[in-house]
Amino acid sequence: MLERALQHYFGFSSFRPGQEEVIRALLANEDVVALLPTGTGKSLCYQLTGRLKEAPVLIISPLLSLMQDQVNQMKKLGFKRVVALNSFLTREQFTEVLANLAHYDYIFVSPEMLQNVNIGRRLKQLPFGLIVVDEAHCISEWGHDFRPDYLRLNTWLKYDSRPPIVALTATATSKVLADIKDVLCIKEASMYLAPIDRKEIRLARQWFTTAQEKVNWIEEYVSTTLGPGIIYTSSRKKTEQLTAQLRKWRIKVAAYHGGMTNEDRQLIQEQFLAAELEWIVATSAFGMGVHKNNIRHVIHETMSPTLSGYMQEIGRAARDGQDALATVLCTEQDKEVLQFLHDTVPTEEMVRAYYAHVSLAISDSNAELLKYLYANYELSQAIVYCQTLKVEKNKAFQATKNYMETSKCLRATLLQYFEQATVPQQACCTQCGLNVEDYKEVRKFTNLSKQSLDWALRLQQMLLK
DNA sequence: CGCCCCTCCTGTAGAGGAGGGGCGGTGCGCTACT
Repeated sequence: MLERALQHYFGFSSFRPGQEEVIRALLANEDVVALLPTGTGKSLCYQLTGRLKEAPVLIISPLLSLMQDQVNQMKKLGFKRVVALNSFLTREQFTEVLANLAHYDYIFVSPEMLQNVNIGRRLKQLPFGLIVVDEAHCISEWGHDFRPDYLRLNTWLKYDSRPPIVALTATATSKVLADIKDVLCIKEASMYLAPIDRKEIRLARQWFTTAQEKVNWIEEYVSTTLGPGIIYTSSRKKTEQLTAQLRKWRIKVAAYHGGMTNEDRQLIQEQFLAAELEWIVATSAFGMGVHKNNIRHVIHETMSPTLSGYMQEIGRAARDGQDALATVLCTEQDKEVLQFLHDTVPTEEMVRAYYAHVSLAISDSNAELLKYLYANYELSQAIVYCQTLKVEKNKAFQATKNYMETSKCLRATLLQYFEQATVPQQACCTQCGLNVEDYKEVRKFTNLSKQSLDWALRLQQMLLK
């Protein structure tokens, strides 16, 4: 019966792992937390459930671009009454949509939008059959600092006629899963936890003494290796610098970071998907909602601050199931940088000053969190909150450091953080005898033999110096 | 950590060096200005 619906609406004859279980639980009006690997068709879970329940669906999504993308995809699939209620709409369009909310089967919003009292109230009046929290790890990863409106979902979701909720994510530690259930007021949840190991992604780690050596290594790697690939760095500036350097080698490469305009970001993403760009040099802003299945390399010029983040970023490779390489480049100095990027929790002094209305220089993200704490907690509770947060962040950072330093299997170390075991495999990682060269496809220059290619590259290198 | 920006200093005019200090990454929706 479910399969017939699947065939009817999507033209597929069978479900992917997890989909059917999630949909069945939702049809039985259970709340669901689903940890499904990327590329397993998470969106089908709510699209089909909505159809079968014949009730509208509310989808809470972290990014405007992601909403836009989903809306377009659904329209292509033949879903017509779909809308993203966000600031991309003009004032007139917004008013129009708001006046006709009952017309839509699928409504996408950001957590911030729900905090608008008028809109939040209007949405609660709709007879939703399902509420979806897409990329639900954002609750835990972003809610506690720079997007506290994720935590405020807690209040919004407390209403009598609340329909079942499904939280969807591809990455989650037990702490993240606990945060998700807590914030979404889910007491009894059906949990679907798929294994998160991606065997086809080979793990490599490489140590250097200076940052310059890393840059040289990347130049050598990218100029001789066929993409597509992503290079993650720790700052906007570095993405620009590295991009400029790689362009000297006539590599089709572009930078991507949060400081660029939406138009530029969208264009670069599209060019990468269309293979007009071979490599992207990016900050952590790049990746969510990028559906490119043949990414062969993910290089971390600087390690991600958390292993959850690292897992997300390398997980963008090898969606086609073919081999890919994920390489992290390390120097001793990186550990300091990472700690800074990670450790942004307000100090007790800052909390006290904020509660006493004493003005104090604080970062924007700290200001957001303090505002949230002030509205919801007593001073002493707020101090404890920040202390706990700091301890947790520190734990996460220690795990990252351990990944950089360990002499054990990288895959086992990574999966241990997610409390999952790994099955031993050949050429698993550089600690288990992986020969990186076996997984690189050499860039082929037409009209050039291997020998003349070497000469051409050497000559180019000399001229550039 | 390493970088970049700002200020101060010199010695009477202008630029450049030293040294202190702050910042680096993820995004939504507004609002008040050009």
